[in-house]
Order: sequence, then C-alpha cells, then structure tokens
Amino acid sequence: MSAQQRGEETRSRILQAAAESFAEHGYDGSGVAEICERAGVTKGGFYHHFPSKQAVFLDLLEHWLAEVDVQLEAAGPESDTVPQRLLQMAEAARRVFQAAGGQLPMFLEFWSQAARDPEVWQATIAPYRRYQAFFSAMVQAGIAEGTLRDVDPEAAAWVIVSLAVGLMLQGVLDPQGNDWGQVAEEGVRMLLVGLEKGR
Amino acid sequence: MSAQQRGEETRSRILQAAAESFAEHGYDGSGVAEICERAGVTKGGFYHHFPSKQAVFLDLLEHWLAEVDVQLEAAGPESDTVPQRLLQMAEAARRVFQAAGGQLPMFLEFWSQAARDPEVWQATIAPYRRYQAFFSAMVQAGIAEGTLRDVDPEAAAWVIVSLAVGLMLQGVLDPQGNDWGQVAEEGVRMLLVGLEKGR
DNA sequence: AAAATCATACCAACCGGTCGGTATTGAATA
DNA sequence: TATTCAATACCGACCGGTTGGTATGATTTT
Repeated sequence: MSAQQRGEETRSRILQAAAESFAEHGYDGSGVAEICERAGVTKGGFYHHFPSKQAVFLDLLEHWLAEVDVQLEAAGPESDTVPQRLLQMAEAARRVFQAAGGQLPMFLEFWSQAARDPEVWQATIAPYRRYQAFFSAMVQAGIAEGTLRDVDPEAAAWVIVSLAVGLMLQGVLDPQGNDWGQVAEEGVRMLLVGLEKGR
Repeated sequence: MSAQQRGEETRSRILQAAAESFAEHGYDGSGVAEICERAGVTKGGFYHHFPSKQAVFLDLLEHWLAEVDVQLEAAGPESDTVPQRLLQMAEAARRVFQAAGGQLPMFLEFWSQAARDPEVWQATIAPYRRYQAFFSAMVQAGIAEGTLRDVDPEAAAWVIVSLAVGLMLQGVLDPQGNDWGQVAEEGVRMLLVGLEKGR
C-alpha cells in the first residue's frame, strides 16, 4: 500500500474515532488521548494530520453540512408539486434518523459549541440560513404553481425549519421515545392542511 | 442577620453565578474556581453548600423545569377556547424570550448534558413527556369543545412540542437572526389553520 | 460547647500540545 | 538491479498549566 493511501486511511480513522468520542462524551469531554486510542494512533500521528482538536471538530462539521446539502437537493425540483415534495422530504427524514444511528448526538455537540465558539457558530449558522432560503423559495414556487395559499414564504420557511430542528433535537435526546420519522410526516401533513389551496 | 439566612443567600449566589458561567462557557468550560469568584465565595464555601459541580447543575435544572411548569399552567383552563389559549401561549413565548435573556444558552447545556449523563437525562426527559401530555390533553379538549378538527391528539401534541423546541433552539443559537416570538406566533397560526374546525 | 459557615492551602489526575527521533516509502541515481 | 536520499508517516516521552475535589483551621451563631 502506498504511503499516501495509508496516510489518508489513518486520517479518516482519526475522524471517525473523534466523531464517536464526541458523540459519546462531548467535545470538551473527549480527550485527544482517547481519540488516539480509538483510532489506533498516538498523539504524534494525530498532530501530524491535524493542527488541533478543534480542527478535527470543524472538519467533521463541514463533512456533515455537505451531507445535508446533498440530501436537500436530492428531493430535487424535477419531481411533482411542492406539497408532494415536502411530504417526500418528511419521509426521507425517517431514513435519515435510522442511517445516522449513534452519530446523532454529534449535532447537539455542533450546536452547543456554536453557541460559544464564533468560528463554529459561523460554520453552523451560515448554512442554516441557506436552508431557510431553500424552503422559502420552495414555498414561493408552490404559490406560483397554485398549490399553496398566498402565505408569507419567509415565515412559512422559518416554521418548517423550526419544526425540522425540533424534531432533530428530540430525535437526539429521546430516540426510543417515539417514531420521529412518523412525527415528521404527520407534522408536515398538518402544516400542509393549513398551507394547501383548496380544502 | 442569622447564620441560616446568610447561608441560604450564599447558596443562591453560587447558583446564580453558576448559571451565568454555564451559559457563557458551558458546563465543562466552567471551572469551579470561576464560579466561586463570581459568587464571591471560595471553594470552601462552595463545597460546603454543594457536594459537587454536577449537583449545582442538577439544582439549576430542577429550578428551571419548575419554572416552565408554572408558565404552562399560567395559561390556565379558565380562559377561552383552545385555539385562543394556544395563541396566547405563543404570544407569551415572546415575553419568555426577552425575559430569559442571557440565560437561554443554559438550555443547550441542559440538553447536551442530558444526551450523555443518565441522571441529567432522566431529569430532562421526564418533564418533557409531561409537556407532551399537557398539549395532548389540550388538543383533546379542543376537539371536545368543537373548536378543533378530529385529529390525533398525540400526534398534534408532538408537533407542537417539536415546534416549540425548534424555536427555542434557534432562539438560543441565533437570537439576533429573527424575531422568534413572532415566528412562534405565526407558526401556531399556521398550524391552527390546519387544526381548526370550519374554515 | 456544639454546630454552622466560610477561608486557606494543597493535591493527584488530567489536559492539549510539543518535540526529538524512527520507520517506511518511492523516485532518482549509479 | 543496487544504492542513495529526501520526504512522509508515525511514535512516545514530556511539559506547563488547569481541573475538581479535600483536609484543616478560623470565626461566628446558637
């Protein structure tokens, strides 16, 4: 195996180990030593690949945000009406909840770090506004195509994002407490009753 | 001043100092030394009143949960119809957001700790289920009084709680980004369009 | 005098990060 | 093909500083 290839493999092992550790003990609660142990690397190796613990965290954050963007765009504009697309996305949420598995607590770590570290905040909140804009445009399209009432797209988008964030947070805190995918679906359905034109 | 009174005063000063510190730097980021300095007490005093740092945290958590219960019951059953009460609570949210002020980040700390510490989790999630039950009963009452459609009360309650949690989280992360009180109001209004009977 | 309240001094454990050095690789050279 | 040599990947001991927590003594109330 080439040295370069081996290096990248080690790097990704560190990332995964860090993700697990952060999810389990939080950012502050995770020591570099423990991450190294999980990854089968020593501190020397760790600091060869990353300049600091925070750098690993930011790397993880970026990876995940990119993933969300992909998932959002996946419910592409080529399919049916806006209400149908919204429902599709709610159904997709169920899959996301299962796929994310034990990694979900990482979100909480992102958020709680964002509340204090300006750099993390920037990286977390900026995409957030993109999501809001995304849904705002979607609602606007729905109004234009005549499937949605003439509501304020901005406001509607914020409500959708809030609902999504709330579901996520509850899914993290109480994964066994409910079928959160189903709650997402029913939530969107209820909102749609209020948003859809006619009936 | 009696010794007992002075003791209690010191105790509450420690609590408030801890709340500020936790909100600012997070649980792990807050040192006992800093809390003591803020409270004008030394470690001796601190550990006289509390057995550990975590004990202070749990105390704070309980205090706040009790406060939420009070606020919930305050939108009492003596007033008007269920839709009107829901809107009132949304309006109240605006006041809560302003009143809580810098203390809001504490919530995030509660949540992120709950994801890891079983004891904190128990104390956080149990009341949660009470809130859900509260709204479920409220929706049921609305159906009974004929102001709400015949929806599934459980599901509707989860949606409401999710929306509330999502708003709270966003209010914490991006206080300047929006008038979250207004978003709460519009969100409830939109939901109500879907829930209310007739029109 | 007994109990409560707080101060001072201190400790063992742990933290993120550094650093001098080694092992492995792969291309250039002979 | 054999040898050299620099670059990359990694090791592990170590450092200054901080942490939550303790042990004990002084002072005041009851």
